[in-house]
Parts: sequence; structure tokens; C-alpha cells
Amino acid sequence: MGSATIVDVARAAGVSKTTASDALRGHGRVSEATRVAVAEAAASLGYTINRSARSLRTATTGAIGLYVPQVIFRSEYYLSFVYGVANEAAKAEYDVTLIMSGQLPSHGHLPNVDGIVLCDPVASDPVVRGLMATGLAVVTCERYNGDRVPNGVIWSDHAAYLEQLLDELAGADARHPAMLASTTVSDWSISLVQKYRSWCLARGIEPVIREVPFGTDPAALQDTTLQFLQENPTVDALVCAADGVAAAAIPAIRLHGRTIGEDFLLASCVDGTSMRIADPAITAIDTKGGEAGSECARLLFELLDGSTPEGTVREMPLELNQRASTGA
Amino acid sequence: MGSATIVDVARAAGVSKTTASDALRGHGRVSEATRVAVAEAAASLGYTINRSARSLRTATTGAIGLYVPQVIFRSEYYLSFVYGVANEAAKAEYDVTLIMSGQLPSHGHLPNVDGIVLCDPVASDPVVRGLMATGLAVVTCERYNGDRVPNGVIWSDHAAYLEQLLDELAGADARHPAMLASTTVSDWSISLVQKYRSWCLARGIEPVIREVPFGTDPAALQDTTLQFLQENPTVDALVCAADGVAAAAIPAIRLHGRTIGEDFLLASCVDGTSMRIADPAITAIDTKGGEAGSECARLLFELLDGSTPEGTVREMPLELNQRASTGA
DNA sequence: CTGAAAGCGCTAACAT
DNA sequence: ATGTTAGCGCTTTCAG
Repeated sequence: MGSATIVDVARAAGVSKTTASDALRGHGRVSEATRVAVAEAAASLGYTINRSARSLRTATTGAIGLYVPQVIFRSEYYLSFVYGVANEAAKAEYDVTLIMSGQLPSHGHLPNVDGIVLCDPVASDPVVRGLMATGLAVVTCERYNGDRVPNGVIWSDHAAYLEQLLDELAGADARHPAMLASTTVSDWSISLVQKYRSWCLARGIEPVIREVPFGTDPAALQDTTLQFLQENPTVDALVCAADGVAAAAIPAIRLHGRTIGEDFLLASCVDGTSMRIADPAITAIDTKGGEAGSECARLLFELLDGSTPEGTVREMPLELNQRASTGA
Repeated sequence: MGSATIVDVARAAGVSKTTASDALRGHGRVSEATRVAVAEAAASLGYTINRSARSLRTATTGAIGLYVPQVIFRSEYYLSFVYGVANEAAKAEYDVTLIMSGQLPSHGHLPNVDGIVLCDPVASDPVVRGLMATGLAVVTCERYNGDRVPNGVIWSDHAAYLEQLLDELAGADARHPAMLASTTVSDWSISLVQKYRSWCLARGIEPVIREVPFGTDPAALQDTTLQFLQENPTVDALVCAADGVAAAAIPAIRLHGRTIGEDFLLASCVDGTSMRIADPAITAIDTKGGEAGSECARLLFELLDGSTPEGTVREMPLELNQRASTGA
């Protein structure tokens, strides 16, 4: 089956193995006639290239690594990010190898890849540091604030969209918006909190923040939210950073005696199915995970083939989706 | 950096490269003294094995492929499945390569792997057929009803849990449960519909089924559900097959004038965050994606190292989580 | 217990 | 435009 080698193909086509190799890869040196002959021979023999042999010879692997924090498994965003990367890689005929936490280089088990995409890298994550230290080409999604500089960066100005969101809340008569922040220390969560604080400062509003760990159990989340609202009775709007939190907060807001979209506004910094399903539907920033993943992979391939210089940084625009939870 | 080869290590340790190789892999032939010497030399040189070279020599890749239907990107179940596989693979020091729809037979771009895990394979999917035809070891999650037989199978008796669920509904005084089925043609969805029909038949109840395409837009889903309920006024309970659908159905049931958990019962064949978050929380079958993925990967490794015979089929138990939506 | 030699399948240099 | 030669780094015979 997969056991025909390039010499078999070459023999069948009556050429040397070099010519067969060149023909199969379309290296212009071969004549059209032999190219076709070789292609036919390969097809009839069911030839498939031995990627390990090619890898050894060319010192490339034809695969890229993808590292996502373990949180992925609670978040639609990361999920669509993976999809974006995988999709782009498929187009470029690259494989995508998942890199898991606990699979770190300390373990000595480096994935066999040409480059790496890091989603929301956190400098305190040893896996991230290990991967940055491999010397492989690295593209991060969102900025990385460790000591090493990634070879490429795709980022979005989440803070700017949060500002727009807060302005809309204020425009809809919210006087005291609070924030349920995410405790991850990623650039994303940090810049959201910063923006919230500076926005409040500029308007003389007292910032009211509660951090909720990513992946908190829904029941606990509801308790936390209710308590938070009761402790801060002047709060009349809530912005939730982490994926899914806004939807889980709805019952708590109701228990607090408020009507969402009327005397209380609710919004999320990450859009997703649960925001659209929610009743009422929740206003959210569309963080475009699929596109982000796609852009990261594309940039990585450009870095690998040298068509884009090291240190390239690209911004990706987002979108704010207005829905009933803010009176839209 | 990664450029030290085994000859460098051998030279530094004052042995031949054969001995170095054996020492590094713990092949008992070397003495403890040389083993340590080689290990130290390797460490001091920062030696990392060239996986491509090993792959070429041993005709293995150290990676497994993971194919999940594209639907994954809407479903927490598939997500945790991926996690389970990746986690298990990391333990075994294997890489996991994602296989995307559209990546395969058309391009001839076979991923460089030793075996494949297929999640919910559908015989009509050309990628699935292509992967089954590669001759690589294949483990499927849920049965595969194509002509080829996978080398291993992990499955759960979803129908049995549905039966239990339906019995509980009947026990809670539901007289006419209906089903929102999934249109995928996987073994999973087929066996659920079959069980529902046979359960109804045995009790003289008229089965009422509506199929909703996987990944239907929430708004459309709500319209469909409302219409469905209005067309079938005797229905007093609803079982939703596809992931997330039950949560999205809640507003429609309310619009229909029913109170969930009281004069109308609701349940899901797939558990997840949205079922726990929902208000009221929704009774659901926990399909244990993480464990399923883990079991699949483990079985695949056992097949690859020959410790388990071809054709092994293992059943994985599930759990029914009773919640407020069925009066729990 | 260790070493020397052969070769996995491929591609890059260097010839024609 | 094609063929020849020489390895990529590793593991596996086969001899010591």
C-alpha cells in the first residue's frame, strides 16, 4: 500500500529517482512529458511520499504546533481559534500538532514542528516559556509580555472595543457599570481591566471590579454575582470579561430584582452561542476566534518561508454586537 | 541548540553512537556507568533527538491523528473529547495531529501518523472513508457502520440512558414526551431516535419527532421549537438530542405558556455548561467526552504496541444527571 | 557489554 | 533536461 518508494516510481517511469522527485514536486527542471509519466507511475503504484524521509533530508517537518491554555475546554473562543489555525494549515498542506500543558520541554518531549502558534500566552506559564526558548518560529495571538519577543504577533485592540461598549452603556443611561473580570493574567484580561479603570477615572465613577477565576462553576458564579450586586447597590450595569460568564450571571441579576435591558444593562467582552441564546440576548464583543487563528497560522507560514520579516505585528479588527441586554 | 546529534553525544561520552543510542533509550545492554555518562553528555550538550531521523529508521511517527467532524466547533462534547485524547497522548509521549475535513484524500495529504482516532464517524463522510482506507490503525468513538471495520471501538450505550431518562419523565407524570432529534447520521443520533420510537411503541404513545440540523442558529431553533410545540399541543415533555439545543429551547417553551419542571419537562441527551447554567437547570445525560477521548487514545496505543488484539470493542458507562427541568 | 557498518527514503550538489 | 553521488541522524543487524 504505502510501501512504494520513489525509486519504484522512478523505475516504473523509466527515469532516475532525482527526476522522479523533481517531477512530483513540480520543480521546473523536468519536461512536461516526463512529469506526466512520473505522475502516472506514482498514481498507479499508489505512491505516497514518506514524510519522515523528506523531513530528515530537508530539516523541516511540515507541521506547526498549536498551544492553547487548558482553559480552551470551556471556551468557544479558543475552539474556533483552533479551527482557524487548522483550516489555514490544511490549505498550506501543513499538519497541526496540539501542544498540551504538561507536555513541556522540561519533559524533553518537544513536538516535531517547524513553528508554533501560541494563543493568549502568559509569561508565567512554564510551557509558554519553554516553547519560546526552543528557537522555533513563534507567533502569538495577543501580545506576549515575557522577556523573549515572538517572531510574529496578531493582536486585537480589545480595550478600544470595551471603551466603545462602556460608552454605549453610558449613552443608554447606565450610571455605574461594574466589571466581572477574568483572573487570567493574559494581556487580554489585563488590558480590559486597565481600560475599565481609566474609563471610570475619566468620568469620576468609582470602579467596581470582582475577579472570577476562569472556569468557575456556574452555581458558584451565580452566588458570587448576586453577592457582588448586593454589596454594590448603585451598580446598574455589568460587563463580564470571561467567556460565558455574562450568560451565567442572568439569574443572579434577576434574583437581585433587576430587569435586564431595562433598569439593568448586561454585556460581555466575548461573544458566543450562549450570548445569542440567552434571554435576553446579550450585547458582546465578537472576538473572532476563527479569524484570529487563521491570521496567526498565515503569519507563521509567511515567517517560515521568509516572505515576511521577523517581528511583524498585525492588528485584527473586532466587532461590537448590540443586543437586547443593553436595550438595543 | 537543537543541533547536537547523537554522534556528538557519543563522542563527548567516549562511546560509539550505537552505545549512546542504546543508553539514551535504556536498552539494557549498556552498563549503568556508561548510561549515566551518556545521559550527562546529552544533558550538557542540550541534545534533543531528531524525531524525523528516528521516524525514518523505525517507520513510526510518534504521533496519532485525531479527526473530529467540523461540528466540533459548536460543541463542548467534542472539545472535551479532544482534550481527553491530547492528554492521554501526552502521557504516552505521542503527538496529536488534528485532521480537518477537506484535508484528506483530495489532496493526498495524509497526516504523518501511526494511527487515528475518529470521533463519531459517519460512513458517508469521504474523509472518514479515506482515513479508513489508509491501512493505519483506527479507533472509533461510537460504532462505525461503513464496510470497513475499525481496529478498535469505544462506545457508550446512549440508548440505554435515553430509556432511563424517558422512564424518569414518565415517572414524573409526563404523558407525551417529544424529541428534537439531531440530523447527523451518526450511530449516536440513529440509536437515540430508534430507542425513542421503540419506547413510545411499547407504551402506545405516538412518537413526535422533529429533526434540527446540528449547528442551527439559536433564533431559528426557537422558532422551530415553538412551532413544533404549537403543532403538537398534547406534548408535555421534550427531549433534545443535540448539544446545546435544550438550553436554546427554553424561551420557546415559555412562549408556549408552559412552566418548565412543572407542567412541562425538559431534558438533554448531552450535558454541558449550558445545561447547568440554564434556568432552570436541565436534566441531561453526561456523555463524558473527556473520558471517551482518553479511552480511545489509550486503546489506540494498546493496538499499536500489540498489547491488545485487533477488533477490541469497549463500552464506557455514562451518567444521567437529574436537575430541576424534570422536577428533580 | 560494546563497536562497525549498513541503510531507512528522500533531496541537494554536482555532474553531464 | 536528466543522472550520479552523497549524505540528513538515527537504529539495527552482525561481529567482536
